[in-house]
Amino acid sequence: MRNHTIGTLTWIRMMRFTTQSNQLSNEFLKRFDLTTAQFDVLIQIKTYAPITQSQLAEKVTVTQGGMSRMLVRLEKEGLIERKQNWKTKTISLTVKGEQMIDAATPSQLHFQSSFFEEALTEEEMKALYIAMTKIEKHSREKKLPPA
Amino acid sequence: MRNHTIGTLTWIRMMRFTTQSNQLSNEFLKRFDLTTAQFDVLIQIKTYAPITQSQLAEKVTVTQGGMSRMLVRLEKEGLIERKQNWKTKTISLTVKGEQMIDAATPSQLHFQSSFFEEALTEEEMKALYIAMTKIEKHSREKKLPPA
DNA sequence: TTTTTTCACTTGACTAAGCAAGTGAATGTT
DNA sequence: AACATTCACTTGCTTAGTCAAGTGAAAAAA
Repeated sequence: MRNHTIGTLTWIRMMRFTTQSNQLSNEFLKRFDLTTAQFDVLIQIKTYAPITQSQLAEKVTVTQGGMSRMLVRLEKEGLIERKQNWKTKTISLTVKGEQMIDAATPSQLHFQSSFFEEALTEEEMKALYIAMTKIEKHSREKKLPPA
Repeated sequence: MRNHTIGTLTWIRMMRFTTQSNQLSNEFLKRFDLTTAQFDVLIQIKTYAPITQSQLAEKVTVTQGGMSRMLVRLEKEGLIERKQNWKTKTISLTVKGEQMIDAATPSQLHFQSSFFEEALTEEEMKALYIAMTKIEKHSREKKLPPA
C-alpha cells in the first residue's frame, strides 16, 4: 500500500479537512440555529435574490432535487419565501431569514478564514488561494476518463 | 456582501471543489461498483485489518454510529466480515472485498491525483501538499471559539 | 455473589444529497 | 383545436452522515 503519491495524499488530507471543518462549522453555527449547508444557501439567496431554484442549485453545486428539499426545509423554518412566477419559483429571504443571516455572517466568515489564518503564513495563504482557484476551475471542466 | 477575504474565498472554493470532486469520483467508481465513501473505508480496512469499528471511525473522521451503518451496508454486499471478539468486533475484508479494492485502487488513486496534476505545476503541488498537511493537522486540534 | 460501571456497538429520528421518474403549466407543432 | 415537447420543480428510494438514547457483555466495586 505505497501507491500514495503526493497527489493522493493531498486529496485525502483535503477531504479529511473539509469534513472536519464542516463539522466544526456546524457546531459553531448552532448558536445561530443554522447548519453550514443552510448558511451557504441563505448567503447565496441574500446576494442574488430574486433567484430561481435551478440557478441557486448551480451556484451551490447541488442537484435540483437537493435544492428543492433544502428549500422546503428553509421555508418550513420561515427563513425564505417562494413565489410562483410564470413557470418559475422566485426565492427571496423573509425578514427572519435576513436577520439570521446578517447575525451569523461576520462570525461565520471569520471562523472559516481562521482555519487557514491560524495555520499558514501570508504567502502560503496567497499561494493556496491561487492553487484552489485553479483546481476548482479545472474540476468544473473535468470529464471522466473512458472506461 | 464584500466581507470576502482571501481566507473565506479559499474556504468556499475548497468546499465546492471537494463536493465536485467527490461527485466525479463517485461517477468514476461506478465502474467498480463502489462509492467514494466505501472505497475510503475499504482501503483503510485493507491497510489496518484486523481493526475495530471505533478505530476505523476515527481514521475516516466519522462517528461510531455512521461507521456502524456503513459497515452494515458493506457486510450486506459481502465485502467485509465482522467477528465478535471479546466485546469488540474485528473487521476484515472478504475475498470479494479484497478483489474489489485491488481492482479499483490504481485507477482511483490516479484519478484523485489528476485533479491536482492537471491544474498545477510541480512546485505548486508541493506547496499545496505542505499547506494541506498543516491545515489538516490544525483543524484536528482546533476548538470552537467561545460564544 | 450481586450490583454498578464501563465500553463497543446499534438504533431511531433527523439533515443532506444523488438519481431517475413523475407532474403540470407554457409553448410549439401539425 | 389537439397533441407533443420543453421546462422548472417535486418526489420515492437510496447512501451517508449526525446526535443521543439504548443494549449487552465484561470488568470493577460492594
